[in-house]
Amino acid sequence: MLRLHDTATGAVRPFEPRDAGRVAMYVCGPTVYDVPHLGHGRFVLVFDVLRRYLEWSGYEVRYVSNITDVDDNIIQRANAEGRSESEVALQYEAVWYEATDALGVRRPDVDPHATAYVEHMVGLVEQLVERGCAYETGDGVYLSVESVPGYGLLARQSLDSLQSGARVEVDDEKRSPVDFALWKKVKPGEPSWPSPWGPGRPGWHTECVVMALDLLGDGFDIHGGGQDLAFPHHENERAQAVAMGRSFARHWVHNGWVMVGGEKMSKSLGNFTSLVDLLERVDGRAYRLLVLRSHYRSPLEVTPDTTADASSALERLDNLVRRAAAEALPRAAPDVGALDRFRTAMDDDLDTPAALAVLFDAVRQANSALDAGDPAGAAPLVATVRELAEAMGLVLGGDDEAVDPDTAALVAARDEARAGRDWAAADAARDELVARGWVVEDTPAGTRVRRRRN
RNA sequence: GGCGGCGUGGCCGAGUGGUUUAGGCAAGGGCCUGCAAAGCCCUGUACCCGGGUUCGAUUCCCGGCGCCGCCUCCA
Repeated sequence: MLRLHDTATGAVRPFEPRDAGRVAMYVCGPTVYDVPHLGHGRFVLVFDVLRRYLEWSGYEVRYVSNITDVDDNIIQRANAEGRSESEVALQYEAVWYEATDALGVRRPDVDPHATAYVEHMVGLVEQLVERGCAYETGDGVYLSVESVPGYGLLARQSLDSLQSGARVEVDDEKRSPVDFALWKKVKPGEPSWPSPWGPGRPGWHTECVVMALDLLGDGFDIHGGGQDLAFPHHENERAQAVAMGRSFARHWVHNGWVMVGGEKMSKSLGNFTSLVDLLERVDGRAYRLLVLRSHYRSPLEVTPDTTADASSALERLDNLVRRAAAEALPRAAPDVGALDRFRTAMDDDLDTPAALAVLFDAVRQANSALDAGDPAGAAPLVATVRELAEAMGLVLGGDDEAVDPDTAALVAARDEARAGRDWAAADAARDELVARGWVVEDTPAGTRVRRRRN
């Protein structure tokens, strides 16, 4: 039985889906105005792992994640670069998926775009106004948080303390500083859509309510995102649903941030590393492993040291799978005990570090069995490693880089020299291979090479 | 000011009121190897500080110190 932390209650509690055997989850996606950074990489991995684990556990999962393709930043960039908002959005959406693909993150079942939902959003705002929960001002339409019982649930603060601590600029027309825009009336140089309040565009917090309820229905199971979305974004989504008298997410899941030098990585601090840059130097699987190595709600420090560490650990996993592939092991089912330990760890609020410990234990045992010349003993352990890695989205073994003719010649030369016990020549060939970036290993079948990582 | 989180061995990072250990990376020793690499075995006596509860606390409670975050766009 999976237990998951729920931001709404601040506690880990049993996960009980709306419909038996099925999970409907919504994860807040990116605003596509720039390249994704490491923090984006972490959240897509965290929720990809949750999704995969739910499926591995037997649930049928419907996974929805939006693309915000209209917003201040996109408009600003489009104007600065003299092109249209949709051009900017399309470009960065392509970059987004290229990066998440490289991480091995499965694409959502549905990826709704805000611009395709504007009419729905206008409809929602109209209803909120009719219900007396929203009001029009000179520059837009706002939701009155006073009309929402329990506002502050996700912030885990009372409305009073939120109001007293509010840092938003005072706007005379707003009834409370915490009230937020549902609709923004058009300003010069901005894209707009028609509405009862004149041309304008939707506020950010409205798209996710509309799309989540439309695609997953009332009372869907999981709503996820980075911790910084809990307040105000998710709070405000929930406020709209509550104001409409509709039930919203049953379970709120938020992941911790990526840190750099002890500080939160964020666009506003300007201390972010682009995910695209990282993926040029580091295997996407190593980043997945790095993310898996800490609990999803803890902060995660990403440095050259921690990524190198993860790369080495990944190599250990790859090495076993390669080694096993070369030995033609009998078919075998995974070890039941290990699977149980894995399940226990993951069921405990997705304790992936503990789950990895189970995986690495199986790796060591499999290597031992292989060392002992016991393929029958190794087979179930190798099957376990494959099974668990796959459950967490890690594809092991790696694609062995094709060996070019020069390299093949060096390998052949080394084998010949070794056969003739000409160690000097053999070592010279090895040195040359290493200099060319290969890892050289002698096996009963002769010299084997593979690309060195990092 | 309000609210929340964190402080574990060289590094990363789980976890637990007490018998044997998380796990990974790095390091040292050993086995294997022509030498290596890969792999295996062994080693390091860790839990911010001060009180309290307890037969016993890293693990619960209180206080302190330090760090971080949210209350504004942000994954």
